[in-house]
Amino acid sequence: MSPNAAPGRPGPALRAIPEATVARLAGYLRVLSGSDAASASPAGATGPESTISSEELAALAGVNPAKLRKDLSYLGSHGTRGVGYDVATLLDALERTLGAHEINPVALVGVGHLGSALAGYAGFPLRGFPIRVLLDADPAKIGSTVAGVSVSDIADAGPVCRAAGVTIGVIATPEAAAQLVADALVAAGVRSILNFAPGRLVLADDVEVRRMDLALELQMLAFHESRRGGPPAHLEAL
Amino acid sequence: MSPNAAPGRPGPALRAIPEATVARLAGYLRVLSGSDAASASPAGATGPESTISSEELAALAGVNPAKLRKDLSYLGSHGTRGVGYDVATLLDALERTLGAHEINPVALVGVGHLGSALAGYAGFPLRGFPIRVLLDADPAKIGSTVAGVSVSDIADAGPVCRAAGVTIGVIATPEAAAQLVADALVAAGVRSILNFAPGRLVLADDVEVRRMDLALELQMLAFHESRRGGPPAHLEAL
DNA sequence: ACGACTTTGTGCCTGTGTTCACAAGTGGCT
DNA sequence: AGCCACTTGTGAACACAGGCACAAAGTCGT
Repeated sequence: MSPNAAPGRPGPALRAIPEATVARLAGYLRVLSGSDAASASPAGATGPESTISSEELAALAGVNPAKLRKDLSYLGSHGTRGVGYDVATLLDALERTLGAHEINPVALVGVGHLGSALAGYAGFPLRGFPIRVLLDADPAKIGSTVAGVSVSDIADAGPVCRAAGVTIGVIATPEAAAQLVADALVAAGVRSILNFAPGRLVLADDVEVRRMDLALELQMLAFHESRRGGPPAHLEAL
Repeated sequence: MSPNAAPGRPGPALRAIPEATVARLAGYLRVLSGSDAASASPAGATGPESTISSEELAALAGVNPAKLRKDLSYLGSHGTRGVGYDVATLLDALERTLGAHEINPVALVGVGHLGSALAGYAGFPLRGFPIRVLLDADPAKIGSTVAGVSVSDIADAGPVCRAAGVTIGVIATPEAAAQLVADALVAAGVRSILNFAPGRLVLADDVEVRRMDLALELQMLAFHESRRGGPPAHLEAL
């Protein structure tokens, strides 16, 4: 069986985008929506016709130009040969493909230090991910308001998430609670989870989980650190 | 030129471990050090001779047994055929390879909401990454104490980091400050950086940077969400 | 002491992602 | 109008990670 398209519908021209490419596409989207492309216009007239070449965008995103072009080719997006990509068109294609043109309400579980910090992070709502639901198991926290959202009981996850139209869940609980919370989120209809708790979640295959394991990242840094040859150049000289 | 070993020394038997393998090795280390392997002993006597088979450990870590064996083979570690891996030996080999047997002091820059939450996270010191230095640019924060560590001026990064023997830096500042902070850390001798700020850091090639881009991860989830066929199963049924 | 069973270590193959290099298409200039 | 410079899109080679399957090696039972 070919690994293309979903079983249900043939899919028009969606050539199964590789995971690594999706990650970079999100990066391109940020770069483009951040700096509003005032580059190509020669006289300084920032007309609506601003374009960007694969080389320019690749430099901004820190990737290989060829890779960038191949990534964009997955969108079926057409740049203009000899000119580059029309920024507005490209932005639209990226947003459409990434699902960034619509709002994705988020439920955040675990209103501890990390959870509160995440709830207050302005970057989320700005990028289309407003945190509409806060959940916790601690009775002392339930009912309180954090970052303008009142904290609900995790036991009420189902109705609360459904009412808010939540599609994405973020787990910021201690490790011990993560699996239970994940199960509760899935039961509430959430099928995409961003997990800050260490450890591995076992969930149904159609649930998309992404891990943010802080200690694991540090350990990878430590590995490279310990590999640089033992003696750290400047440090141990002291 | 072969991409093996550092230019200086030939390296004894270090077969350039792939990045993906390192990430999994860290996972094995956590699984092993978490559950103290009370498995193989039949009568319940948790003697010092406890072993674990690749199949058991693979199940715990959620990976393929063959992949696990291949990963462990990079350590040059010897399991015993017909028996499995001696847990103590394996733990030692993992810690040695990952640099986890020694303490890696960490400097954290940006004592905002996220930075404070990270500073208070107990998982870091427990896994060998004590946050010994806190840095910020805000005069109102400099001098205050967070999680038992007093906040220093980012301008003093050099001497403070050197005095504490910091090898790893964590950036938890707004995006605008991230590049400047990263430069300051590198100038202070830090060559491994964990970056929570969105955007790309441009640094010398010998500086190892790992990104923790929250919005990017959410966007990848949104992508998959928008791909599941438009109508979310349970949700829109309401 | 020998054979059967268990489990590691690894060679090979497959699929995926990255890079190169070039043909094709477009706009601008003369 | 025709040519030239420029840039995209993509085919093909390459590198890398993943997974199977089997031989080597060691233990346990008889």
